[in-house]
Amino acid sequence: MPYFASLPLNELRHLAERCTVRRLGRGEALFEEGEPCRGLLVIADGRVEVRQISLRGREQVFHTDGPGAALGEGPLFDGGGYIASAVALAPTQALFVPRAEVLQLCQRRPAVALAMLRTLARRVRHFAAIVSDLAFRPVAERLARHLEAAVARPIKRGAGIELTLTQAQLAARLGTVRELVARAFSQLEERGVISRERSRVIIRDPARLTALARGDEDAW
Amino acid sequence: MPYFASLPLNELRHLAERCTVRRLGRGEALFEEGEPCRGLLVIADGRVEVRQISLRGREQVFHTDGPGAALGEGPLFDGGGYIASAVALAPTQALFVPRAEVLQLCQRRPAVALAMLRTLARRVRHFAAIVSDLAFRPVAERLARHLEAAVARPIKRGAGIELTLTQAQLAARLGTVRELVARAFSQLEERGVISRERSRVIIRDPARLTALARGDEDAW
DNA sequence: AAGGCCGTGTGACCTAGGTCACAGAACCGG
DNA sequence: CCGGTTCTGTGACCTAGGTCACACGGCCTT
Repeated sequence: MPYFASLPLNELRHLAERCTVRRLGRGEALFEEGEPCRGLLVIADGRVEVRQISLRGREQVFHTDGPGAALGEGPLFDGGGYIASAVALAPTQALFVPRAEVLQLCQRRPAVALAMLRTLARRVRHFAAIVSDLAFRPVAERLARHLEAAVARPIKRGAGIELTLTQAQLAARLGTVRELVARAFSQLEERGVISRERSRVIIRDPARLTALARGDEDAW
Repeated sequence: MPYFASLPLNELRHLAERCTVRRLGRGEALFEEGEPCRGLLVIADGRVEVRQISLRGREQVFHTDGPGAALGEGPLFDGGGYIASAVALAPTQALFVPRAEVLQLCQRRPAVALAMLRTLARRVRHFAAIVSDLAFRPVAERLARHLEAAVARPIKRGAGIELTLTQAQLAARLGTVRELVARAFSQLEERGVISRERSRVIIRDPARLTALARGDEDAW
């Protein structure tokens, strides 16, 4: 766990004494948007999706995190309520570290504070990327970006991606609806950028894929 | 300046020796998206707009900051390039603090690290709000939100807002185009939520304004 | 094997958002 | 006070994105 990796044994022991464990089944919520934040949650095992739901019922996924990640640094440090809801995608165990404990630790151990600054910084970057996707890119390009990010580097012709998400889940990540994801897939396929068989996507034209992911509209 | 408010005089002196000053005229860039980040910028005076521009030429403003604010914490801590470009809206002076200096300070003075955690946390919250605006809200509601945020609390009938931005600038903040902002204004006016005279907006129906800002579509 | 429940593909439609063009108002510098 | 630039309002369009409905194919359970 990156935040606490730098700590000596006695600190860790101290910390462990003050943590509690929470176990969640698939679909259960770790916290809900708006709820006050009493501490930091560290995922020990499983997978959690952080997302908002609009009054109209649309869902926007902000990020998903697995073992080692922490959730809720935002509200922890600015004192507000949770920004979004977190639900388990699979059976999950999470450690709860009380707020005061985290704050003291940041005082006492600068390395911890720096580690948190780093992840918060990454989160800012990630959010900025979502904003520019939503503001600037058509959904087919967002899909291209997603595929490009999912494929192993270096990207070469014929490389395959195993889809782990349903189209509905993908849609919530891309900020759109299921049907448009289906059409975007067809579009990429028609133009020869990818091909598909069952839940596997094959990259046919890596150069064009990266161009589209960059937002280069000439690549169509 | 909140980050360094806690520092004793000798630390401040030490810091001051290592800072450099940058002066910018209106429209000049403090940094550009993608550029590597060598330190923290603290606005001493003026006003700076942080934004991205798409290949198609659309602009999305992430935030604007005035005296006392710092820019570039994101790239500073995660080591990447600048996430967006920053341009001066007015003649501006900014202090440049070299990266190593900031990092050492965070190690030495936990209060500095905590202050930065707080502002980074706020930034995350702010970005999340932009994402949900773009993903969920029609532009008239985004405008309602903007007005609601700009008016003095408690919001009462007849309260006035002096518009400091042109509609084009507003559009870039709301993630849309000038014409739609103009129409959104007319829409709010027709429905009796606001009225306008020159660059002044008067709140006619505060309850409805907040309802719209919340995204309650029944309020139309 | 049959029935159910996903997940997927697609056609028909609707609507918000965006583009283009232009006219009038406000504003500014000489 | 004039001539320009900048800002604003609006009508006519176009298009991406979103909704609805429905059919098809798996896959799991009974």
